Amino acid sequence: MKKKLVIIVGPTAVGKTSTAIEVAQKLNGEIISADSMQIYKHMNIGTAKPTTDEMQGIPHHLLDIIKPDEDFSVAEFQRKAKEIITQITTNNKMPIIAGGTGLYINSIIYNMDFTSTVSNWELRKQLQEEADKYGNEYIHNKLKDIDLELANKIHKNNVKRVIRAIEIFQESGEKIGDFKNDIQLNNEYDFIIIGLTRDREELYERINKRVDIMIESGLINEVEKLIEMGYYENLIAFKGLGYKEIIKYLKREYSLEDAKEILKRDTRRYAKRQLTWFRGLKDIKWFNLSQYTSQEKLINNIIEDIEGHFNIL
RNA sequence: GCCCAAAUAGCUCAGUCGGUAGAGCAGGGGACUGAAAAUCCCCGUGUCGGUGGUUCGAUUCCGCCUUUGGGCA
Repeated sequence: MKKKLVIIVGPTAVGKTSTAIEVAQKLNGEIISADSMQIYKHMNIGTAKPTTDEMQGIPHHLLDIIKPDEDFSVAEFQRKAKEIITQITTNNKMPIIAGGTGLYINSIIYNMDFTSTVSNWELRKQLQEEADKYGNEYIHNKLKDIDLELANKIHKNNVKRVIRAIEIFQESGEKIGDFKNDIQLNNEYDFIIIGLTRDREELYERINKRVDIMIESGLINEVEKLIEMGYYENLIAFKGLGYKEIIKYLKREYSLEDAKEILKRDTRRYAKRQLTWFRGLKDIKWFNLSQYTSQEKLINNIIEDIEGHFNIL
């Protein structure tokens, strides 16, 4: 029998956290965060991580699981999340995945097999150097020698993905998977995807406001503390929104006003990319929060949908 | 009240020696298989302030009007 699974996605600042918590309360559920930044310890304000208070006693998984200088990847997310889903299901509770990282969501709902592929940071670095030295075209041509068809699908300027494709081939002799063509639903789960959205204008207002609140709540201090702890700027964790901009402010590359404006803009763009990603999910059921005047009504509608889905099947 | 300047994309502005226009930013769309809050690709029609005139033709030249700057009273 397939495991039941509720998935809640949506762009940043749409209101995922509180909605997921309320849904969890009604369904006797536990939340699994699918967020590539909230996994880091000591990064709370900038990642808008829920506080213990906000969690309302609902267990949350995959928050604060690694230090900012530790490696993480989708593969690890997938492994951990699947384990946790099994656990929650065994306890007769409802697993609820909530988050904004599209790739993480896909790793659960599609059959993405990471078991045989590996990573080689040394090779990545070397290829990056080659790209810097001889140009993007040079390493793109390298990929063409390996697999012309694949190379044609990846734009030559997308160096990161070109490198990754070469890396996989050199390490495992396999080709990187093709998202579009060998897409296959994971049949371990009987899942329903709830997409949260808002009118664009309103979403952007919320983003702008949230950035102001983050600054007021001490985001700058949070970044300073991380630096004091010895974490430095080229870490992946510091590529997160809110961190990269504040670091530039601290280095006096931006004024505070600039940092805030740029952070707002980048967050808006991120939200847009998230929406693009989620639009592509099959059978996603959208809820436009701008059309709800009462949170209660929204939650009831979502619950109705979830119950309808599981009862019918 | 008088004189001068400006008025063009959501914003800042360029430009058309008269043939209805284009940059940056903002914004929009898309891609995505062990970094994904990352990385990458594509997208510019707007009563050229209003109204008369000159002209085959005006956003461009001329007059008047409106608004906004600046100067003189």
